[in-house]
Amino acid sequence: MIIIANSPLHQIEISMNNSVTLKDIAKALNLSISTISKSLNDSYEISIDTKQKVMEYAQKHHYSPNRLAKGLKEGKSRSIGVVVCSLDNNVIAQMLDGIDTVSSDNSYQIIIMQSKESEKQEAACIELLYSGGVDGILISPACETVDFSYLRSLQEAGLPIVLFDRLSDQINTHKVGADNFQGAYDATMHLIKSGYKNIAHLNTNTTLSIATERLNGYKQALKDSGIAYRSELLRSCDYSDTQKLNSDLEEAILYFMNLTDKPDAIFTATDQISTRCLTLLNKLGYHIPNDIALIGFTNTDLAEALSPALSTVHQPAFEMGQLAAKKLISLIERKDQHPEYETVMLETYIKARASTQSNH
Amino acid sequence: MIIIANSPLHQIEISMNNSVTLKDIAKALNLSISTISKSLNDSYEISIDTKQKVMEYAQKHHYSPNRLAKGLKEGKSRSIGVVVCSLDNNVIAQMLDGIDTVSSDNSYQIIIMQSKESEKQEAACIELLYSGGVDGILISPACETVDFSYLRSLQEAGLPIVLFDRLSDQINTHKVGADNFQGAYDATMHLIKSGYKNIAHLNTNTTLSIATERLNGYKQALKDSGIAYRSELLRSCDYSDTQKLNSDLEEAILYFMNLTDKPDAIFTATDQISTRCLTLLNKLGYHIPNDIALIGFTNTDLAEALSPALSTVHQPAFEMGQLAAKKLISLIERKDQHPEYETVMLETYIKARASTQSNH
DNA sequence: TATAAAAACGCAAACGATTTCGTGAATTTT
DNA sequence: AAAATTCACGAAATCGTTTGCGTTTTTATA
Repeated sequence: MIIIANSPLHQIEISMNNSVTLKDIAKALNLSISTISKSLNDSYEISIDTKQKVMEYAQKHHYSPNRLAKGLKEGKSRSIGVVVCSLDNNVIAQMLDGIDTVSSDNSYQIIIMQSKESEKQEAACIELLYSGGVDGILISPACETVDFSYLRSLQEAGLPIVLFDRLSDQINTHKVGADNFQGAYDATMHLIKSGYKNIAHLNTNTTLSIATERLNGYKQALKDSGIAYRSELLRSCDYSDTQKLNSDLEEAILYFMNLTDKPDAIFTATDQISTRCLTLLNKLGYHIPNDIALIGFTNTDLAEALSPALSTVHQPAFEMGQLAAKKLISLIERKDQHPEYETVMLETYIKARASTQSNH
Repeated sequence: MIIIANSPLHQIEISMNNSVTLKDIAKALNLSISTISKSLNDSYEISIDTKQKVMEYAQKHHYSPNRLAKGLKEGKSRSIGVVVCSLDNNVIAQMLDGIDTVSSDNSYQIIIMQSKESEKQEAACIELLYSGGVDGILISPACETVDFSYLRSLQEAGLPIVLFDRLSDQINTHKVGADNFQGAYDATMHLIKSGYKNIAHLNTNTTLSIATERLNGYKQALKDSGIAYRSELLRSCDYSDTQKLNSDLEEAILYFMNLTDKPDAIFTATDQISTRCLTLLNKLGYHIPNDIALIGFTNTDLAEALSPALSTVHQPAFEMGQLAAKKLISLIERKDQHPEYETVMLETYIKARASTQSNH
């Protein structure tokens, strides 16, 4: 339902985009366009007197250079395209925040687009951004994406690209991610040191770097602790939509709990899986951590307010965004002519809380 | 700490923004630029043969029109500026999601900027967006903002503007918000019907519409239930930063709980206040809802996983974003010549959970 | 006092696209 | 067969900037 309250109507003057241009100032001050431009750009060619007059007039009339024209002329738009799978996700929001901070500081605008995990839509986003004249692209690929050739061709055409969060070997460029292997390793180790032996792992059914890295970290921790990896303790959930994820998760949990040698702890690989898993375990009547412990990747600051407080692997999302943006801008501005591409992995850290502290 | 792994270095060819232009195609096909342009725009002036040739060549060479040039020429950029206080907030993320959905469907790009609750920074954002040639602006004003004259002057200059979430009377345009009064009224009524009598209210110390509307809803519910409003049961917290908010909240809670006639329930006005209040009450050792019940505005889908499950007033954030974007686009495209500005308030709804179900 | 050198400014091209108008050639009409 | 259309295309202006270079005026140098 919609409640509508009409405000008193009021005719606005239709005076399309009246923004004042160089030409206007030139006419008003009886000077040439180039003189105005040079004045505003503080050129040595212009006398102080003239500059002052121009500046004054410009300020008084709210002159601001047309970015489109400027961008067209300079072949730059001072804007950065950002492609993420979704906006509605706390980790991503934090990354975007970091990206925006650095971009704003360097007077770049960011244009954000969502791939919604679709390879096709992602390609459409990239296409749009490219034709929109962005100076570079920051991308965290959709989980569907397997073909990076389009991105590569744009790169070869001179477009700076930086990958963040979700990385791929299919393209050679700067990459900024979290140290997912170590994070997963630490989480699993934390469980082991807390006395858990049968540790299950819930992951996504994707080929994303973050998925395999976390799986590998989990396996390595088991190995280093002399615990045999059991494939029945690994379940991969569909990430296509929330419904499917939920049902897959519920199925996985029931599967785990009905194993003869059932797990005493679960390590979950992503933000969504972690929080939903906790919700589901509660709903199904399992007691955390006594029936089963839980630790997972997530950045929500509600972790400690959850029932029970959730142990988490925290990713430096904001910092990832910042660093990725910095890398991209340096690429755009070619601070180094022949960049040696780097892959940077920022450290994660464990926040141990009640969900991994049973009294056994 | 940073872990750096160098990837095998690989020289990329420096071929600055090689994007193919009309001129390139014209040269290659030995035709004029205008013929190319008309062909691609499917003009009747061009023969089918020529069109076909041009199309083919364009596709083969990944031609895509330069948005800057097009925008400059047309005086439009097919982009929308969005100004919010912060990206890292679940309600806002949902609104942005809604905005993006509609914008994408209408092939508009969105440029998102953060005001960080600062009036100055907000003005800078608007300025940047305007000079960037956006076709319109969607804005949820910073809580600091009191002066809307700049925005008004842009509007008078012909820039379409739509307010969302946080509304203001200082500017006459389309506005899309939640029905905060009713939401607050319902929340308070829910508490009263659940048997609570001494209901406190925690709000922000701002002049935001959402703050006063929610306060008024709270007061009205008390009035309608024959409960006297007691000013000592209203505390306003500083919203400037998380630290301050937390300390203000803790102070407020302790103040409440030490009143001789202390409250048996709290109604919190914003997402942040609600979740932090729950965290703090737990931390301070109060039992929810037996010591004190809690209901608050927030959209987090973790509400039911909290300890205890939190009763909430849910805002249709996604829909607000959608509607606001629709309104803006219709304004941009002037579907109606003389718009009658509307204020639309979308319904909220109560999700009653454990935090308001004590056994008294 | 010539002459060279600054200083201050304007002209015009360029960025890439759209669009109006003009111009031949092909086609149709009388 | 002459006239009138229609067709297919090109030239050039335009959007708002920036910038190299030319031009004029003033100032400094020999």
